[in-house]
Amino acid sequence: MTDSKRSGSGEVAARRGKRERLTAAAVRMLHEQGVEKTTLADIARAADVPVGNVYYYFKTKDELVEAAIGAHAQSLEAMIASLDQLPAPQDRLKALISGWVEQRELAAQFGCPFGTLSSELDKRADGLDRTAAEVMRILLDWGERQFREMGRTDARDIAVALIASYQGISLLTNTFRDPELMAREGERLERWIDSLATEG
Amino acid sequence: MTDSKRSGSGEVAARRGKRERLTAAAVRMLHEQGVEKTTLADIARAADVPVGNVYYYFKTKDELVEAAIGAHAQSLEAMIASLDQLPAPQDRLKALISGWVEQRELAAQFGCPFGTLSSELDKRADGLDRTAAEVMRILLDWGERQFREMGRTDARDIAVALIASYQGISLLTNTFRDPELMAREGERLERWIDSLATEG
DNA sequence: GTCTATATTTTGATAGAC
DNA sequence: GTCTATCAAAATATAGAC
Repeated sequence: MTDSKRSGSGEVAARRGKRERLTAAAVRMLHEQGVEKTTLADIARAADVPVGNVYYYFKTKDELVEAAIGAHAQSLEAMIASLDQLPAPQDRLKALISGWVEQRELAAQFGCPFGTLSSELDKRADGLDRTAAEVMRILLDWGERQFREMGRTDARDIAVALIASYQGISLLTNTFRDPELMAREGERLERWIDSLATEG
Repeated sequence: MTDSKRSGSGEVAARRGKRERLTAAAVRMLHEQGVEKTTLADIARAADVPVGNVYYYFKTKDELVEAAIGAHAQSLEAMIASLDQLPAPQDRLKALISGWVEQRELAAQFGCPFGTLSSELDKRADGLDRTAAEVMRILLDWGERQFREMGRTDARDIAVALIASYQGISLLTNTFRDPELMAREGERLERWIDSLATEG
C-alpha cells in the first residue's frame, strides 16, 4: 500500500479541508462583493484553490451560495447557544446587541453579512431566497421567545422591530461608512430593552 | 426645410422622451432585479428602445445607474415638498410612515426601492455609492428637522432610528414576502411618534 | 437620431491530462 | 483528487449603415 498516505483518511481530510475553505471564502466574498459581483474565480482565489477544481466540490455557483447560507445558519445557532447561557432574557437580548455593536466596523464596510445576502437573494427567482428566510426566522423566533419570557404579549412584533432596527442601522452604517451610527443605535436599543421590562 | 418635422424641437422631444423612458425603466429594473443582475438589454426592452441605441443616451451602464439615483432624488424631493404642506411635524412624520405602509406590497416583492439600490452600490468601488449616500442624507436631514421642531434634543439619533426601522422592516417584509410586517411596524412607529411628543 | 451587426470581455462550466 | 486549457454563453460596448 504505497498509496496509503494519499488515499484513505488523508483524502477525506483534504476534501473536507478544501470544501470548508471554499465555503468560508464564499461567505467572505459574498459579504464583501455581493452575490452577483463575486465570480467563482474570486472565491477560488480567496480559498487558494485552482478555479477548475471548484467544480469537484460544488457543481454550480448556486451550490456555493447555498453552502454560504448554511455556514451563516451554523454561526447563528452557535451564537444563540452562547446567548442562552445567560439567565435573564433582558441580558441575552442586550448581549445580542453588544455583539452587533462590536461588529460595527465590518458593518460600515460591507453591511450585515446575512442581511445583505438575503436582500440580494430576494431579487432572484430560485429558491435560495426561501432558504435565507428560514435562517432569518431562526433569529426572529429566538427574539420572540426572549420577549415572551419577559412577559410581553406583543413579543413577536417587538422581536420583528428589534431585528429590523439592526438590519436598518446596518444599512445606514454601511451607506454612510460610519460605525458610530451602529454604536449610538445600540445604546438606544439597550435603553429600549430596559424600558420594556418595566413598562406593561 | 423638408426635414422640419424630424429636426428642431421634434428631435429634442424625442431625445428627452427616450432618455426619460430609459431612466424610468432603469429605476424599475434596478429595483426588481438589482444592479448586477440587470442588463442593458433588460432596461432597453423595458423602455422599448433598441439595445444599441441606449449608448446614444448613456455612454456606460454606470451612467444609467447614476440617472436612476438622480430620479430617486427627485422623487424624494417631491415627497418632502408634499409632506411639508402639513403644519405639524408629528403629522408630517406620520404621513411619511403612511406612505411607506401604502407601498408595502412593492416592498414585499422587491424591498425598499432606494435602500436595496444603496446596499448594492456599497459593494462597489466606484463613487456611485457616495451619490446614493447623499440622497439618503436628504431624508435623514429632513427627519432630523421634524424631530427638532418637536423639541427633541436627540433629533438626529431618533431620525436615524426611524429611517433604520423603515429600511430594516423593508428588508424583513421582503425576506418573508409578508406586507403585513410593514403594516404592523408602521402602526408601532406611529404610536412611537405620538409618545415622543408627550415625553421629554 | 436610429438601429443592426458585431467586436471584446467576462464568466460559468466542462474536458481531459496527470 | 488535482489542475490546465478551453468551451459556450452572456454582457458591455462599438462601428457604421441608414
